[in-house]
Amino acid sequence: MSDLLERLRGRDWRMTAQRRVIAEVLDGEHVHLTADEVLARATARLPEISRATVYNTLGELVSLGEVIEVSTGRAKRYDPNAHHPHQHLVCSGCGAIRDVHPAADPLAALPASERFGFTVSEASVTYRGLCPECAARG
Amino acid sequence: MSDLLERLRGRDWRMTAQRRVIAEVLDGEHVHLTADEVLARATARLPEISRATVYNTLGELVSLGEVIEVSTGRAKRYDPNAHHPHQHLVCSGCGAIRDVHPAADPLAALPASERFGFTVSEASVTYRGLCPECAARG
DNA sequence: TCCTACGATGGACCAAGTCCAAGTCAATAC
DNA sequence: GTATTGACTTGGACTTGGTCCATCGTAGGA
Repeated sequence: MSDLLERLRGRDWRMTAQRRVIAEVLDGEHVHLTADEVLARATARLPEISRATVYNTLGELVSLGEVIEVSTGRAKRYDPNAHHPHQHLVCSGCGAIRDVHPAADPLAALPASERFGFTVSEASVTYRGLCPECAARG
Repeated sequence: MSDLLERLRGRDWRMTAQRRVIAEVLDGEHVHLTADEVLARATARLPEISRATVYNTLGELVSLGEVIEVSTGRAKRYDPNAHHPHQHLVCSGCGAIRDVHPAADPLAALPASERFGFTVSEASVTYRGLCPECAARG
């Protein structure tokens, strides 16, 4: 069953058919959908759902901390795997995305002298390269 | 004088008034302009310059490796400081950007077991937090 | 079951970026 | 200095990704 949906039940989040469908679409381990992809999949289950609702709900899930916003290309992608920290590896050829786990916390690599008085709270790393298929294809 | 312009002379790059102006606008140490900002500044010096030219030229500078594309927010920003590797620290309040230098090479932090057969060539890190002014403002 | 405030709708709107056919001009050759 | 030509520039239409807003619908409490 939907982990995300489960967690949302625990909060005082008004549950509607639309929100349920969006949460279901987003559920899983290696999901990195764009808003348009979410809309397409949600529409398959609930044809009257509107684009604005998808954007609203995604925005809300992001501010609840249940979903992470990833911008690797043109459109933002939404990653429901928010409960365990990770980074992203992106293929420059086909755009495929994998969740990866660096050996060291990237935040720790930034010395105080390089923080310029900022209160630094987050570091996001995007690794880029070619996936095996794209590398083979030349 | 313009470092960037200097380097471009060395290549067989057809020099036009438009390209010169764009290169001059982009020159400097901590420059992170959007395409629109580049257009605005270029227009001040060369009123007839067109938007398409700015985009074309920026794209070309990026593929020549003379300028780095940074996407920290809505619009892409262009950073001419391409000759020394660095990462970016962004204020979540006001959007200010600083070049920063982590202690360790971020690429080295990704173990082979987390590369999934990819040929990884690049790692870009975005640190986020509040700058002193935004932190003070609450 | 009724109320009401919160959520959903869709269509207009906006910002960033791309594309294209036609005109212009930098660099080379003479 | 002039002619040539292919690369560069132009502006306006178009696309994509996203936001806004007035209105309607409905989840959930009394």
